[in-house]
Amino acid sequence: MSPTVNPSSKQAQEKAAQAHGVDKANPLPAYAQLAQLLRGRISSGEYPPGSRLPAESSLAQSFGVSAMTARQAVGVLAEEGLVKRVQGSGTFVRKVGVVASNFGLDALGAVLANPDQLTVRIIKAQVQRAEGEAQEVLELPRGEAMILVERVILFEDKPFTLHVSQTGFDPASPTVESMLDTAVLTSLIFQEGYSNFKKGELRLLPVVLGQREAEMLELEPGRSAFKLEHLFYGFDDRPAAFGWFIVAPEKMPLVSRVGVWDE
Amino acid sequence: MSPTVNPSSKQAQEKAAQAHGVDKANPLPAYAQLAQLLRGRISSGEYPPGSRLPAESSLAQSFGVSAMTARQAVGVLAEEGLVKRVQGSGTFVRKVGVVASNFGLDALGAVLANPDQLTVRIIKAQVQRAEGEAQEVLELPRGEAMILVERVILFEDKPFTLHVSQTGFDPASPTVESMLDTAVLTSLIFQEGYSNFKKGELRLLPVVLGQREAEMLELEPGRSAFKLEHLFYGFDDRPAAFGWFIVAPEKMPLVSRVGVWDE
DNA sequence: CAGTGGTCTAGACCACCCT
DNA sequence: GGGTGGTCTAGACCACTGG
Repeated sequence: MSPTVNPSSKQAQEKAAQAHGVDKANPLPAYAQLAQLLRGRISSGEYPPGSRLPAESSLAQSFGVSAMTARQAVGVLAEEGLVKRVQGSGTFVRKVGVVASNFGLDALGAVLANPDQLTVRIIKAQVQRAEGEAQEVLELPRGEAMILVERVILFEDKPFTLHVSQTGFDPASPTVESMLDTAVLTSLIFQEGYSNFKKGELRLLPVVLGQREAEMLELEPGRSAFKLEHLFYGFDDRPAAFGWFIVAPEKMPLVSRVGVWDE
Repeated sequence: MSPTVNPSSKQAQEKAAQAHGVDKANPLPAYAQLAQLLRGRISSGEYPPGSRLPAESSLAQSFGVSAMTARQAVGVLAEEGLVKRVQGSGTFVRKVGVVASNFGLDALGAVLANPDQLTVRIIKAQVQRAEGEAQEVLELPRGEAMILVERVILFEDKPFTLHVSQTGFDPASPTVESMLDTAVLTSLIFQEGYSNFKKGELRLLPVVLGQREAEMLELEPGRSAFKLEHLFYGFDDRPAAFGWFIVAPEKMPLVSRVGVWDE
């Protein structure tokens, strides 16, 4: 007898499912269990790279779940880039490929997630005439007033990144004062609070540290670092803020894993 | 007009919703239509950053689709990082955030997708004793034989990237000969064909070009470039191939968009 | 407690691919 | 034509959140 006295209505065909691996008593959702099981078969070579997975309907029947659940399980692997769905043909195991990888800025976020250990040192905050790259990308008339702010963000009292930002000087816009606010920085990094921006574009570049930058970050001039450019647009779809972060690669490791990493 | 006797407090919204509702004659799937519609409301400020979206069940009713379809639509926006689901609470519009972004190597893939216009120039291919970083990450005994291959990949007859790779010298392994094969390179980049590797780890770094590297790539020494390190593991879970690509940032732009980019 | 997202079922029809 | 993934429905129960 089953010790479970759950008055739930349907538990008819659970036995077949349990025999094949999906355990409904397991708190892990069925689709995740099935995904892990498939991952194991790929990892072990049972489903070698390039081979076709059983059809979703077949998986559903084999493991005693509905087609939607099986589909969801395959969807997990597809999102991981482990398999590739081809309509009308099947789902195929991918090989390890470099282009499958994505580099995220989680490391940056992880550090900045501790506002207690962050200090912001304003290096420069001034109004100046628009010129050069900033004037161009912000679509400002040449010579128009523009705000420039340079800050060094310290993490645990050690320089972490140098942030340079430039915005047009429009007294009617809340951007002006907010650019001087340190809070806007962390809220820019995360997706919290309220935003003056509708969208943004980021560009990652390698740079060689100049004398001045190196000093502010307490690094050796001439060595390489990441430059993370950002251009944000307001809700009127006009460019509103342009700038960049300079970060040493040790502070912001960009790693990516591809293929089967079971553990 | 049919008399609506629904005593709901959101009548106005619902009518507007059905007016711009989901068109089943449209070849675009219903979930995509709904996602686009929600995207527009976020973009226009109707659902400002930080606000809560209508419940999925409410969306389903308003637009005359099933709950699963509405859920799928919200899922699209969630995957785009535009909204954030919070169980038991609701789905909230995110603000534009830097950490939401991911940098992909699509540009690299796009170039290498044309094998006709690719030439591979072998610079160096030799057996040498394992030492230094390669000996370490490949977990080889010090002094063990190791294969080193250096190639310059040319795209449209102009240097595109320098690739250095190192593998242990195991005559029983197919890796030995395949490392000298140019085909393995493109198959390593994409997820095509068969793979000797189970998984891989990639690391993106900024570097300063040395004299020799710069010459091979026909660039100025001392300028910055990307270094894409890779470490691949065989199906026995042991590190099998270590190396890196050197690419100029112009050849491999790493851009990322966050927020609402309707167009 | 009521409302929300998270999961799941057992069907269904379609567009597409391959033989 | 038969199999595959892609989409969709109309329900259901659960875990979690908040007042």
